[in-house]
Parts: sequence; C-alpha cells; structure tokens
Amino acid sequence: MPAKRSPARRPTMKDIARRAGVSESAVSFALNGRPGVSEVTRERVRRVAEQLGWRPSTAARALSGEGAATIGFVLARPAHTLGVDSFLLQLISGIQEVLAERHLGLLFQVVEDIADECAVYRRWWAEHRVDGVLVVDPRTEDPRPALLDELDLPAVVIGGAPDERHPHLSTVWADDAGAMASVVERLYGLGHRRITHIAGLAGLAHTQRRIRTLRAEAERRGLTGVESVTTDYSDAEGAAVTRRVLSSPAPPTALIYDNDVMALAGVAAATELGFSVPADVSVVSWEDSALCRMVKPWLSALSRDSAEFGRTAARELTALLDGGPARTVRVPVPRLTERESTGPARPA
Amino acid sequence: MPAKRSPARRPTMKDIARRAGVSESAVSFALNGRPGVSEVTRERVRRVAEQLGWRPSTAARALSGEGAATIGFVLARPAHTLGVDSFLLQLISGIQEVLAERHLGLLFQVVEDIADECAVYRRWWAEHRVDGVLVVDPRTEDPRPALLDELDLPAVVIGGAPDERHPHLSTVWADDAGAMASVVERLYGLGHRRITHIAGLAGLAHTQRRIRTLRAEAERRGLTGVESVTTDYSDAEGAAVTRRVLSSPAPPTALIYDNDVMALAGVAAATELGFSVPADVSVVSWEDSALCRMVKPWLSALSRDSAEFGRTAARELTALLDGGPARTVRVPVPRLTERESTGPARPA
DNA sequence: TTGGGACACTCAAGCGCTTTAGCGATCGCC
DNA sequence: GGCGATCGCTAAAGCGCTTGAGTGTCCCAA
Repeated sequence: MPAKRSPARRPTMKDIARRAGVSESAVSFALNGRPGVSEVTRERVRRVAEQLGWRPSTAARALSGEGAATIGFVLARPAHTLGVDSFLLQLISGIQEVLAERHLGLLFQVVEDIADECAVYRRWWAEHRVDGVLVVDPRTEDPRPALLDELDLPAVVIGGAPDERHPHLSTVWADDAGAMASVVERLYGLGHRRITHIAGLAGLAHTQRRIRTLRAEAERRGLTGVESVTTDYSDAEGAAVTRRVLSSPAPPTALIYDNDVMALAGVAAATELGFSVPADVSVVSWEDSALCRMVKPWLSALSRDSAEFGRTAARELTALLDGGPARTVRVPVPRLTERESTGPARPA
Repeated sequence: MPAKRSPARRPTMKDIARRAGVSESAVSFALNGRPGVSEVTRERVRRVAEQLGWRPSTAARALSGEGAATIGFVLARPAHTLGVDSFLLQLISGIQEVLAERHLGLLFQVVEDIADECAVYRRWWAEHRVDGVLVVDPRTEDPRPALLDELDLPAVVIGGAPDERHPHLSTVWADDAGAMASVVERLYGLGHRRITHIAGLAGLAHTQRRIRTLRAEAERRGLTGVESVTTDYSDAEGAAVTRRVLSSPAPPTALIYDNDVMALAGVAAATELGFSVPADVSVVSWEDSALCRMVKPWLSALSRDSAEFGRTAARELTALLDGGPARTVRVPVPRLTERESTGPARPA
C-alpha cells in the first residue's frame, strides 16, 4: 500500500519565528516593514521566510482586519449575451495587470440582472470577501451606487458619468458625448443628412449620453432624419433594425452602431438588401476590434484602448483602497479610425 | 459638521448568539445543520440570523480549516491575444452557473505564460485562497498537473486528454479526434482531396490531437495533399496562412480553421485572392459563434455547447471538493453544422 | 432508588495573523 | 550617577468561526 502522499504543509509565521529564534510578533513586524525590530533581525526573518516559501494567509489577514486583498467584479448580463465581446476581455486584462502588481485577487461573477448583482455585493460584503468592487454598465436609474455607499464598499464605476450624489465612488469614463459629436461632424461633412444610430441597451447610461448628444447635434444642424434605435447589442437585433430602417421610404445614408458585432451584422444585412457599403450607406462601429478588419469593406470604427481603460479603473480603485479621495477621471476620447465603410453621401 | 457615516457593521455569530440567548457553538451547530441542538432552537437561530442578515465570514471559515469557498481560474494568454473569443466567455458563464449555486467564488487571473500560471497556483495555495482550480489550455508538455498534484490542490483540466499519470486530476474533454475524423469524412465525401488545417497553437494538447487525427485519416485514405499549419489563433496569422497556401501551385480545396476568428479572416483573404467560397474552396470553422452567421457566406462550423462544457467542468470540481474520486468525463462530440461555406469540390 | 445514556447545550482552544501593552536593557543628558 | 526616553523584543488578546471536550438534565432500565 502506497504511503498516503504527505500534503505539503504551508509554513506559518510560527515556523518562521521558531527558525529565526524570535517571537511571532517580531516576525510580523519584520515582514510588514514596521518599526520594532532591528535591521539585522528583520533581514534574518526575511531570509527565513523566503527560504520557507512563506506567504501570508489571506484568510488570517482578512480576519485580523486587514482586508481580503481581493476586489470584486460582477457582470450582470444574461449568459447568452456574453458571446463575442472584445471590450470586456480587454478591459479585464487591463484590470488584471494593475491588480497583479499589488497581489490583489479578482473575484469574478456573472449574474442575470442588476438585482442579483446587488445581492452579490451584499453577500461579498457580509462575507468579508472583497475590499472593493468595479462596477460596469452603469444605468440611468442605478441602485448600485447607493448600495455601495451604504455598505461603505470602495468602488469605481466604469463608464459612468460623474455623479455628485455619491461622493464616495470614483468614476472612470470616456467622453461618449464628445466622440458622438465628432462622428456626426464627420458624417455631416461627408454630406450625410439622414443618420440612424443603432444603439445598445436603453437602460445604460452611456447609451443615453450618445442618444442625447446625437439628438442635440442633429437639432443644432436642423437635421430631421436622424434617430436612435435601442437594441440588446446582439447581431440579430443589429441586423433586424438595419433591415427595417433601410427599407423605409427615406433610408438613412449613414449608420452608427454601438458595437462591432452589430456593425458587422448590419453590413451583412445591408448588403443582402442590395445596399452597397459605403457607396449607398456609410457604417461606423462604436468599437474597434479585430472584427472590423475581418470583413470587406473594413469597418470605420471608434477606437479606444480598452485595456488602458481597465488599468485606469483598477488604479483608481487601489488609490481608493489606500485611502485616497474619490475622483472622476476621463480617459481619452475615442477617435474615429476611418477605413472603408465610410464615404461621401450619394447626392440626393 | 456632518456625522461620520456609521459604516454598517456586519453581524457575527456572537450577535446571533446573544439575540437568540444561546452560545456561539449552538449557533454554529444550528446554522450548519449539525446535530447538537433541538429543532426549535435551530429554527429560532435561523430566524435571528436571517433577520440580522448574517453571512458567514469566509475569512474566518477558511481560517478554521473549512476552505476558502473559492475556486481559481488562471488564463495564461498574452493580453493582446484575448481579443475576440466567444468560447472563453461562454465557458466562464457556464462555470459560474454551477459555482453560484453553491456560493463558491471564482478567483480569476490573467497571466502571460505557464510559468506565471504556476507561480499563481503556488501563491494561491500558500495564501489559502482557493480550494481548487480549473485548468485550461492543457499543453503537450505541461508542468501544471505535476504541480497541482504536489500542492494537493483539487483540479479539473478542461480540454485535456485523460492522463493516467495524475490520478488526482479530473478531466473534462471533447473528443477532438472523433470530430476531426467526421469532418474529414464529410469533406472527402464532397470530393475534397487537398485539405489544409489551419491549426491553433502548436503546444496545446488538443491542437496535437487534431493534427494527429487529420494525418491518420489522410493516410488511411491515401491522401497526400493534406497538411496542418499551426498558428497563434489570430486573425492576422489565419489570413497570412490562407494567402500562402492558396497561392501554392496546388492549392487546397478545403480549409479547416481551428477557430472562428481565423476562419473569418481566412474567408476574407481567400475572397481577396479571387477564390470564391465555397465554389473554389470550402471552409470549416472549429468554433461556432455568432460570427459564423455574420458574414456571407455563412460559415459551416463545428458546434459545441461551451457553456455546458463549463458547467460540466465546474460540477466535476465541486464533486472533487466534496471528496469524490477524480474522473474523466467526455462532453458530446462537436457536430458539424453545415451552412454555406462548404460544398462539393470543383472537379479537377 | 440509582446508574447510565441520550440529549441539548456551553466552554475553551485553535486556525494564522495583527496589534497593544509591557518589560528589560541600553542610551543620552544634566 | 541617576533619571527618563528609546530601542528591541515578548506576551497576550482578538478577529469570526469550528470543534472536541465537558456539563447539566431528563428518562429509562435494572
């Protein structure tokens, strides 16, 4: 009978203390860079710890009031919506980069809706699981800021507009309004007068910002054939809306899609209807990813650095954890990368 | 001066004990469904706990030897590779579904390479952070199983082939070999004799399985114009390889791509070279996602239920955590969904 | 009537770490 | 040379929970 594998035991501070010939407290002081031990002892303790491969137990740390060294990230999207999303993974990898440096863990959860998301925050808080959270997809009517405020859970909202009512939350956002204005400006310059914006989820704050800006820009120029249509971001709805608006008596000559997936589906739908891109209709994707260069014509798109977005958000959160003040930081305005899907409007 | 917000305090078992007029241990017994308290006391304690909104502190639990109620997931991929991957998010959402039921957290980390991944496992283990891990992208020469064995960390390998050398690991896998055989069978039936397989990363176990099977199937049929080319899964390499093989003197009449992104890029590249799909060349994508129906022609693809894959893996892991035996489970063979990108080979 | 369980519960130790209080020894200072 | 301050360290409590070892009560069999 084979001897039961002796599972490697994790060394504790007690082991270090014994080996170094000091008390546990001395070890704690030494390892945490606190005063109370001499330099030579500190060095010795450090060496022993290193040698033993010691790592602090997060559980013990958390229990003695040090925090869980973990930050939380909840994604409230129905599972099937998660298909192809370049933004998200990029964002997460950016977040990770920053968190990893500080040895902070990322607790990740996917839930169905905002109510579930709130429940998760409550649970995490009660379970002592996270020190702070990153909030995505801020809504127009959003219960989360108030909740996080109540729980006193440090948080940064990704993609939200600044919100005075919750001074404890940091916000990292891109200037959608500015980007939308510049896109309209450009399309207008190309001669486009009828523009349809195939937007994302109606409840999202940035969707509303884009819609409002589009309307304002249209009014400013006296355009009447401009509208926004909200969708669920799926290729199916993107295609459906495209077909609908292009079949109307006075179809738009330019389409702005709130993500790359819909833009792609939209181009396919337009082509099927006999519209040529960009000769008959110009297309702009509000998300630049590999997808945009995977179809002909290449899609003109608003590009932003999603990973950097994530890094910025994570940095703000760590600043908050370090006791810094809540801030609102704006990442660079997404820029329009013009490729092949945009061109001059066909003269009426 | 506004009163400092009194941060809500989390109730502890002591609070419950006081309110219910029993000892802490009684509370523990009651709440954990252990014998030692009467039904009426148990019920009373439960009510008080509920009322107070109590949740066990994972930190305390973990410290008293109960495990961290968390499972780990490391993704070893260079950040820029993470662009568009439908499989991954689906997989994760499937995993979540199962873990959420059991209130298990998912600690997620993105790293650069396998060495880093191993370091993360060691750290998590030493820090008491996770009870088990899910391993993806198994390699042919993979240091991870041995490490996890050494650390005695329950783990399930996703997408690996069964491995007798590590009887403590569970494995969840799809039968790539069978799927590849069926694809070759079908293409052969359509008259294709020269087939190129644009594979993924050479180091991945399933890449090798597919390559081996393709070679075997070709030999069995006496085909000589069959080869596999490994890539990094990116659209760029997918397109480049496509251009190269289609420019050769005897170009293949069928292309099998190891993911949807490359298939898409491949179709675009082929079209640019003047090849018509499927008239001149058939295309199969080894991944079915919304992408495959977003371009014309619609891509024929191997479909599998990635979310279910994730659920299965998570279930195996929880079984392992519950003390169950390591197992090897096979998810259904991916099936070829024929759409518009495959057709009869043009007669020589 | 009494001894022995079974039951319902309490006590206290312990998980690995932080932190406050305290205790000798050394040091500076007038 | 005596005093308090400082230094380097130890002892011990506490974080919230689990758990094995009691303790007291009640009931039944002998």
